[in-house]
Amino acid sequence: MSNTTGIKEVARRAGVSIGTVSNVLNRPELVASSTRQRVLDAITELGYVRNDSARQLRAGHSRQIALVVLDVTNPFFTDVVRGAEAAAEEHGVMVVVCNSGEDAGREHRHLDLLEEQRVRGVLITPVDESPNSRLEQLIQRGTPVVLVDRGSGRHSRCSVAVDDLLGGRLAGEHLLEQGHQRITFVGGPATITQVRERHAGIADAVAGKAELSVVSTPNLTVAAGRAAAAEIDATAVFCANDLVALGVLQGLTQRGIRVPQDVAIVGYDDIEFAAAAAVPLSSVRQPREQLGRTATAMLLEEIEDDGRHEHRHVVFQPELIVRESSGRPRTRRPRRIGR
Amino acid sequence: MSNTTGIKEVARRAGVSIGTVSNVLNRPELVASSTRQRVLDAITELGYVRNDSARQLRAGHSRQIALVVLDVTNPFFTDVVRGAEAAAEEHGVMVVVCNSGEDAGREHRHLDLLEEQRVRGVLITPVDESPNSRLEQLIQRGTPVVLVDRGSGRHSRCSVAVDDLLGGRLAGEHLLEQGHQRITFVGGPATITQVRERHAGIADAVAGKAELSVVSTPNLTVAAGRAAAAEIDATAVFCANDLVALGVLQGLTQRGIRVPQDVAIVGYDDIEFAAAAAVPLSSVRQPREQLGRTATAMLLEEIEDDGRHEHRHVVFQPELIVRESSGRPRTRRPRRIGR
DNA sequence: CCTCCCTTGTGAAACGTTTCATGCAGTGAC
DNA sequence: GTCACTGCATGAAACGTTTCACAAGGGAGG
Repeated sequence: MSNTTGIKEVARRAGVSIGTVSNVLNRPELVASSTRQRVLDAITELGYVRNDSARQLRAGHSRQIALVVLDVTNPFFTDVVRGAEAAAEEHGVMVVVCNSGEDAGREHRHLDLLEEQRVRGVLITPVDESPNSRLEQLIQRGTPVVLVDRGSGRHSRCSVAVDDLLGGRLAGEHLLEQGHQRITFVGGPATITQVRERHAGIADAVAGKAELSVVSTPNLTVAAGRAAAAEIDATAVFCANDLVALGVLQGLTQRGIRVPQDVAIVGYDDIEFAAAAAVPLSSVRQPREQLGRTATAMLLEEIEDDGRHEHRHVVFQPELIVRESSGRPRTRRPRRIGR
Repeated sequence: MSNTTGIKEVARRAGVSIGTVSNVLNRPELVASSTRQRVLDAITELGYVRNDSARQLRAGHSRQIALVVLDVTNPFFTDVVRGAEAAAEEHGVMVVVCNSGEDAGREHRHLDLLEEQRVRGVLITPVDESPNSRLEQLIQRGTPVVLVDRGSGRHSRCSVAVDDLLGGRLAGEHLLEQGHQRITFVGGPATITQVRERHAGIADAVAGKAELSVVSTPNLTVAAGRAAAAEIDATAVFCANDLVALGVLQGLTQRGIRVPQDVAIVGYDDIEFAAAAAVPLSSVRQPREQLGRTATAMLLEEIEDDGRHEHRHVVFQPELIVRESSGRPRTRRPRRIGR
C-alpha cells in the first residue's frame, strides 16, 4: 500500500545490481537492451516511483524554480504565472508558485522553505525590499534570483520590469489632454515600489499643470478600491492597478457618480476584465505573459552559466489603452441590429 | 558562496556532535541551554540552512500538500487556492500550486513529479477522470487525495463539491420564469464533469418547457465564450462558467445584440468580476474559498489518521444571484447626483 | 595463444539528515 | 562508599539515490 518500493527491490526483482537499475533510469544507452527491458518490466510490475528527495540529496539541488507572486488572486499575476510556466516547460523545469499575499511575513516563510528545498532559482515580486531582507540573504548565499515587475537599482541580480514611471506619465498626459484639473491617485501601500513609481510618473506629468491628490489604500484589491471611492473628490482618478480601478468604478457608481461624465478613471495592467467592465476601463497595458517568459528565460540562463554571469535588466514599455472610462463619453449601445 | 554548509560544519564550529545539532533543531528542550546557545550562534554565523531533501529522505515523505487546479487564470480557482492556503497555514503545512491548464498531459506530468516528491496529499480538480488515470494509480499507491469541486461516485477518496445539478436547475428555472423559450447552453469540453452536470441540471429543469440547444467550446475561457457568441441564436444563454459568460457578453455586444433585452445571460461561479461586468452578470454562486478550506481540512484529517479513514463527501449548495444580465432590463445609469 | 579493448555490469562511497541505543558525569539517597 | 538516577551528549545506522572505479567476459587483431 504505502510507497515502500525502492530501487533496491527493483534490482532484486530484475536480478541485477542497483547500479544497473540506476543506469536504466539515467543513462539507458549504457545498458544492454535485454537487461534494460527486464528492469523496465520490474519497475512497472512493482509500481516503482523514483524518490526525488534521495535524488536531490545526491545532486545537491532540486530541479525546480519558484515564482513568488504578490497576489494569486490578481489576474495580472496569473498571467505572469502562465508565461513563466510556458517558458519553464520548454526547459523541462517545474515551477512552484507561492503567494505572499502582499504580506512580508508570508514572503519570509516562503523563502525559508524554498531555500531549505534548495530550489534552483527564484522569480519574485518582493514585498520586502529592505537592504537586508530575507531575499537579500538568499541572494548572498548564492541562489539565482530574478526580480519580476520591478527594476532593481542594484546590480546584484537580474530584473524584468515595465517602466512604471512612463506608465504613470502616459496616464497623466492623457488625463491632462482630456482637460482634467483635479486628479486623484488611488493606491497603496507606498512600500510597494510599483505604487510609488506609478505615482511618481503621474506626478511628474502633471506637475504645475493640474492638482494631484492621493487616496491611499491598504492593498491593491477591488475591495480597497471600493472603499477608497468614498474619499474621491476630483474629476479624474488614476489607480495603481486595475483591481483598484474596478473597485473605484463600483464605489463611484454606487454614489451616483457617472463614469466618465463626472469622473474619469484610468487603471493599470490592462487585465482581461478591464475591457469587460461596466464601463470599459482605460488602462496602462503591461506585457504580462511576456514578463513571466522573459524572467524565466533569464533565470534559467543564470542557472546555466553558474560561473560568472552578467546581471541584466530588461525593461518593457507600457502602452496606454484608452477606453470609455476616460474617453469622451460615447453612446454605450450600438444600434440594435435585426434578429 | 554556494550552499555547502551542513549540520556537520555547524557541529564542528560549536564543538559538539552532529546529533546534538540535530537535537537543537528538533527537540531543543533536550539540550542544555548553554550548548544550545553555542549551536544557535554557530548556525547564524555560518548561515546554515537545513537541507530539506535529506530531512525528507529520512522521514520518508515531505511536509507539503499539492493543489492541482484546472486553470490558474480563472478567478474561481484562485479563490480556492486562497482558501486552501489559509487552512494549510493554520496547520503549518505548505501548499504547492500546480496548474494543469485543462490539459491531461500536464496533469499527468504534475502528478508524476508530485509522487516523486512524496507529497503528503493532493487536492485536485482532475482533467482526466478515466478509471485508470494517473490519479487512480496515485490513490492506489496510498497517497491521500481529495477531489475538489467534483463529487466522486466512487468511495475510494474524499470529495468536496457544489451541487452542479442543482446549480444548473436553478439557472434553468430562473430563465423559464423570465419567459424564455429558446435557451442555449455554452460550455465544454464535455469531458469535464462540471460541464456535463451543469448542462444536465438545466436540461432537467427545462425539459418539455423550453427548447435547449448546446454550443460546445474547447475550453472554459473568455476567448472561447467570445467565439461561441457567433453561434448563438436563442433568447437566453446559460454558460458553464463566468469566464465563458463574460466572453459571450462581449461577443454578443459586438454583434449588436443587447443584453438582457435581446438575450439574457446566466453564468456560473459568481467570480468577483461578474458583478463588475459591462452588464452585471447573473451567476450561480459557489462558496469558492470555503471549498478550498474544507478540502484542505479533510485532506489533513485523512493524513492524520493514516490508519483506517472514512472517506467523506461534502456537498455545498449553490445559490443563484440574479443581476441585470438576466433580469428585467432597468435603467442602467442612476440619475446624476449633484457634485 | 596472448593482448588489448570494448561492452556490460558490479559494489561501495557519498549526499545531509534524524533517531536511537549507549556512555558518562554528577547528585542525592541509603 | 555505593547505587540508582537524571540530564546531556555521542556515534553509528539508516533513508534511496547517483556516480565512479573497477571487474568479468568476449571478440578482434596480431
